[in-house]
Amino acid sequence: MSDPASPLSPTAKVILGLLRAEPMSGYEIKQLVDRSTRFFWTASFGSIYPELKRLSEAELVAGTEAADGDRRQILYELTDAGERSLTEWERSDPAPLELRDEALLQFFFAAEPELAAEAMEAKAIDHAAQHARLQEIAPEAASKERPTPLRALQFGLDLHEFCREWCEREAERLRSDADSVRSEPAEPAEAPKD
Amino acid sequence: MSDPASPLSPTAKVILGLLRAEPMSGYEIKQLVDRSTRFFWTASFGSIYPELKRLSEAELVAGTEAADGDRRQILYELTDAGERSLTEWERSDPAPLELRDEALLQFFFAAEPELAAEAMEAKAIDHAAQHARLQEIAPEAASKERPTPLRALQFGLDLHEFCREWCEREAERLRSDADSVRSEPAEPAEAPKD
DNA sequence: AACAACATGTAACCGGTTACATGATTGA
DNA sequence: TCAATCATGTAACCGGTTACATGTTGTT
Repeated sequence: MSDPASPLSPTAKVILGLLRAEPMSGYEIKQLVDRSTRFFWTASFGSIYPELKRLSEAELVAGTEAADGDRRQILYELTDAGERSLTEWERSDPAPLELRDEALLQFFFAAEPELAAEAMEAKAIDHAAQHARLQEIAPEAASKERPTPLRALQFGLDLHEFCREWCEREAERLRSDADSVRSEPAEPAEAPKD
Repeated sequence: MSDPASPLSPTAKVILGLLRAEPMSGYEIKQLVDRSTRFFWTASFGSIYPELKRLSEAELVAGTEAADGDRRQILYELTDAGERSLTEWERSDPAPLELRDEALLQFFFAAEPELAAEAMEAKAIDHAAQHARLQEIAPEAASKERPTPLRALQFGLDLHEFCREWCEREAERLRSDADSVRSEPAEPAEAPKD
């Protein structure tokens, strides 16, 4: 009902995408996001449950109470309209990549090489940590029938490795520059001015 | 006044950082953000002006109406408390890198190799475009006394080049896989089943 | 008995963008 | 004189997170 093609919210995109594979509850969606798209597309309970209700009202998904012997839960499945909406989004131009990189901002503003090196080292540690978390979920991605979840994960692994190496090289460069500055013009009394 | 060390908002971080170099108006801050930190740290007028007011009330910046022969504008400068607050943030652990990558989500969900390849191609185009925008602002970054703005820009250039190449390779792989599938088992009548 | 995990949902808050409103100045 | 740019600011909206509230089920 309502308006036929209001644009999908960020959370709607990941919900519909995951539901195409199989019906799921909100709780399962959250768990799956955390083990799959999390590193480039997050979603919290506080966004998933209300969005499921909206999608249900828009009839892009249909929820049925699964009151089997199991716990109470609502299993949502994609409707035909939901499938069409998902496909339409998939064929549309993607929004440009967005970054929010606090370590890089600290680096940008660093007043001394020492601080710049520290920012790069902190950033390298973050990339290493994110790489490790991706490694953990690799087995699950590899078990899927479709290849793209694993390839997306591989992109993440390669990306974080690239970033980690860049930052480590930069930190080393800054450290060695600082060393040579410290040892060369020891007495700046009559040091050459360039 | 108020509480002595409430954490800085994202917009506050970039404002204080930029003001350390020289006093500026909100308008100039916005322009400078667009020509420097934009690719990893955005800020809009709607966030800058209110934040300047808050920072002013917290006495981390001090604004003076510059009513010279010029246009009316408010020049903000960093106070000592602002400088301390900025330095404290710079030495703190950075928040992890955050990504929101719609093209990768489309790729992740792609039902066919054709769609996956299209997603990678769209992503490659985005990275090329962002790379080109960074190239444009390179001269300004190179003119700064401190080296880190140019190095941060170089990180951006290298990052987008890495991503563009990754996506192009992936798209080519998907296209050539599709070709071999199309030409090999032409008549699937008695084709070998694995 | 108590705790972890399952499961749904809401409320308060945060912090951003876009669009709007206003008006001065500069240059074509 | 008309448009672009300079310059500040607000309001409406969007969409997220965190914390809270509630209750069940399975495990130790």
